[in-house]
Parts: sequence; structure tokens; C-alpha cells
Amino acid sequence: MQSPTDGKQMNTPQTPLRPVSMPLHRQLRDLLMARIKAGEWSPGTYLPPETRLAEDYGVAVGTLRKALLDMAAEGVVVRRQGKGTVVASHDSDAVLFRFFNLRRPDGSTLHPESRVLSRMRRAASSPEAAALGLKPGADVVCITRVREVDGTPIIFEHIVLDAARFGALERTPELLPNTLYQLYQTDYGATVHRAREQITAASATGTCATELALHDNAPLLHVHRVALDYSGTPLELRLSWVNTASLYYHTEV
Amino acid sequence: MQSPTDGKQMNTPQTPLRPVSMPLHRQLRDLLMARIKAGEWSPGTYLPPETRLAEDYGVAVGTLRKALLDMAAEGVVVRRQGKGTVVASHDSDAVLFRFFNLRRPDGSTLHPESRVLSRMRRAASSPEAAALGLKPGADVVCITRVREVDGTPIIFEHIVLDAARFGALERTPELLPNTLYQLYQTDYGATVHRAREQITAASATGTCATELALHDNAPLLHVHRVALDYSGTPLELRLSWVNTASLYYHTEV
DNA sequence: AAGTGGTCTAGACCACGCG
DNA sequence: GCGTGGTCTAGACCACTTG
Repeated sequence: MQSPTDGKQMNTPQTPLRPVSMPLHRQLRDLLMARIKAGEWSPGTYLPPETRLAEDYGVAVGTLRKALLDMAAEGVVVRRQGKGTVVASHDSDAVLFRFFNLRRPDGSTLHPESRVLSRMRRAASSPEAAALGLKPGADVVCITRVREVDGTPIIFEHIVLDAARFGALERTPELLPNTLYQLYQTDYGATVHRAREQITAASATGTCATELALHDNAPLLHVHRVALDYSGTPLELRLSWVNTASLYYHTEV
Repeated sequence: MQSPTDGKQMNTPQTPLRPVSMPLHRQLRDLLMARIKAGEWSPGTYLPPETRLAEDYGVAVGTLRKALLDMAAEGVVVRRQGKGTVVASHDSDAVLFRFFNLRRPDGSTLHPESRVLSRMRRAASSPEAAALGLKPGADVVCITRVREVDGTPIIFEHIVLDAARFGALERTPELLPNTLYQLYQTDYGATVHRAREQITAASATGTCATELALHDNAPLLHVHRVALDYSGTPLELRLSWVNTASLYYHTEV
């Protein structure tokens, strides 16, 4: 790891901290993660084989292996016997809809279409700034859209992004894709890794009721979602109002 | 594993199936799980040390270790350096409320009290039987209760259990505890390992509206939960109606 | 056939909990 | 001090993928 003369467990010898040193496999994990985050290996790229990496870092294969297995458990990489270890690319339908938890009564999954109503740039409200970790009043890009299945509108959606990072989204691309998370990855190098959701009961009102073709006060599910990247940095705030008349929100604990 | 003369990778030699044989560590995991499920090691019990177990099964420590680590990742056991490997006992507050996803607006957790409204035994409805994996019309025990925080009712709850297994719950104990899952474990040897939830928007009506002190058609969150044990057997069906006026349902993806 | 990750073994030392 | 699980090493063979 440091020099060839280091014995086992002798990482960072001159560091009398608490803990004296993180386990080697943890350090390796962090180093590899850093190289991925730096873009040295982008999503879809194969990492060098275990033996090569272990040699490079001067550690046993088993140790490096533990680091890679941990990363695979986190979903950062995917390991395939006979092929190699590839940086996870979140662009297959299955993965893109990992964050989409709505299902039909029979349990089948939905793949709705999207229709954008508006895009604009404005100052963040105070709760928006808080959710995204921005300074109060910072600029945000705001997208409003309706998502429909078989022509029936089921979700009214309000998306808020940091304009400093995603400002271009106000205009380009002309047509926003249905799967925004893929766009964040390809065009902005921002990979959504996990999301926190707060669900409450709500009633349809105003534009939301109109767009969902519901009478006022129809019961809706309100979902407040903050999407985060690997390191826990908030990327997107998404407020959804869902008509659950013919579907349900699914979760496992 | 089988006989001392077996070479490496030579498990179940006469089995030309596909796959020929599961990995050793997988077989070990299954054997250990079976012994736990059989009650040989009950929740809270320490398993024999790695070295001892490896010796017993005639495998390398590393292999047995992999089995235990997998089980720990699943939450079946907890491993503690210097102490040993203990069968997970789901009786601490933190774990008991692992399935309780409601929080206050500030993010703090709730610990509601329960008030039982009724207990009865009756034939299962068809969707109830389906959810619990019972034959249509099988007997079930049905508990209705209200859960409140600081004296304010927030959840109206309907619990359905297989009478063949939980029949005694109709009468004993006289006072049902707040944390039913703990009771299932201690009195019925049934450990809730995970749960599947279906969430929809609903409106308050009838007894539910009355008990929650809400006007008719007030918006509610409806949660349909099936609680499962280690092997995926349904243990409990729970229908909850939640007043989310001063709290939200939290989930991470 | 060559190269990859997956499994299994064997043995060393370290960090932790407890008496 | 002793026994526990945690880390690390080294090397073997197996199963899968590709050319």
C-alpha cells in the first residue's frame, strides 16, 4: 500500500489517531470510489481485473476483492464472472425505474409517459433551498409535468434543481426525456444513487385537479422526494401528486 | 462436509443436476438457518464460535465465515467482535419500530400508544385469505385498534392473523401489548423479518372517521401491509388508515 | 485457450470484551 | 490473559465469457 517494506496491518504507520487507521479494504474502497467519482472510470467502463488492481496497490487479491464486493453491495459496480467488474450505469429500464414505486393492483409495473407543462428559472423558496442544501434565495430550475399511462393522467409533478449545476435544463434539450435521471447522468455527470421520500395524504386542488381530470378534494398521495448521489449530496427535489384510484405505491421494509 | 475424503468443491458428488451443487458457503448458510428456525438456537442465543462450527462441519473457517456474514447481512444474526455471533432478537425499541415509518415534520420518530377496540374470530374474506396464503374461508383472528400520540388518535388499524396459528390471540393476553411483533416472537415463535406495503390515498368514513375524530372525506393514507417471516411465509395482514395532518410516512429507496 | 470473477483453503496477526 | 470476531495474506481450483 505505502512501501514494499510495510508489514501486515502497518498502514499509515505514523498516525496515532483514533482509529489508528481504517481497514485496508476500506481505504481501497475509498480510493476506487474516488477514481470513479473523478470520472477516470465512467459508468459502463470495465475496471482492471482484480489481480492487476491488487498488484497496483500492493495488496493481496482477497483484500482488494473485499473492497470490490462492498462496492458491488452498494450498487456502485457490478461484478460478472468471466467478464469483469463494471461501473454501474443506471440506464437500463429496470434500474431507471428503481425509484418508481407505483404498481397496478395486480402487482405489475407501470411505465408512464411524460408531458411537460412548464420550465422556468427562479429563486428557491426557503423549504426548497433547505431540501437541496442551497443558500436561501439561490437560483433553481423548476419543471412541471404530468405523467400518464394509456392516456390517463396519474401524476402531477413538480421538479426543482440547483440552477448553478442544472441551469441548462431550462432550455436544453428542447424535448425533455421521460427518464430525467438518465439525463442527469449523461449530461451532468450526476448519478442518482438513492432517494428519501415523505408521503402524506392530500386533496386535489387548482391546476393539479384540472390536469389530473379530478374533481376538487379528490384524495391524492403526495410524495416529497429528495434524490441524492453517492456521497449524499442532494441533486433534485421532486413533489408528486398521485391519483391512486387504479394503482398503489409499493414499498418493502 | 460429507466425508473426510471429499476434495475441494466435491459436495454432493452424485448429483448431476444444474447447478450441480450450491456453493459450500450457501449450503452452510441453509443448514445454520434451519437450526435457528428449528429453535435449536433461539433469539438472543450465542452460536458456537467460528472455529468450532468450521470444525464441526469440516470446512475452512473462511467458508463458514462467509455463511455467517451473509446471514448477518440479512439480519438473521448479529456479529460482535470479541463476543460472538448472536441470533438476532427483535425486541429492542429500535428494531421493533423498524417497521414503523411515520415521523413528525421535523424528522423525529413517533412511539404511539394503542387502544384495542375489538377482537374476534371469523372466516377470512377472499382477499384476506389470499394475502395470508390461507384457504378461502379459513378462520382468522381479527383485531381492531386505534393508535394515538399525545392523546391524539392518528391511526385506525385492522389486523388479521391465521387462527390456526394465532387463535389464542382472540383472548390472551387480556391486555395486548403495543408492540405485537414482539408478542408474535415470544409467544408464537414467529419472527417478522420483512414486510410488503401498498399505499394509497383514501378518505375517512364511518367508524374510522369517528375514531380519528375527523369529518367525513378527510384525506387519509391507507397502508396495506403483509408481514413475512425469514422464509417469506405471510404472518400478518394489517390495514391502517393514517391521518397525516401532522406527520408523514418516510421511506428510502 | 486465455482471462475473468467465484469458491475454498490455511494460517497469521489485530482489536475488542470480559474476567 | 484468553477467546471472540475482524483483517490480511497466499495460493489452489472452478465456472463463466470470449475469441
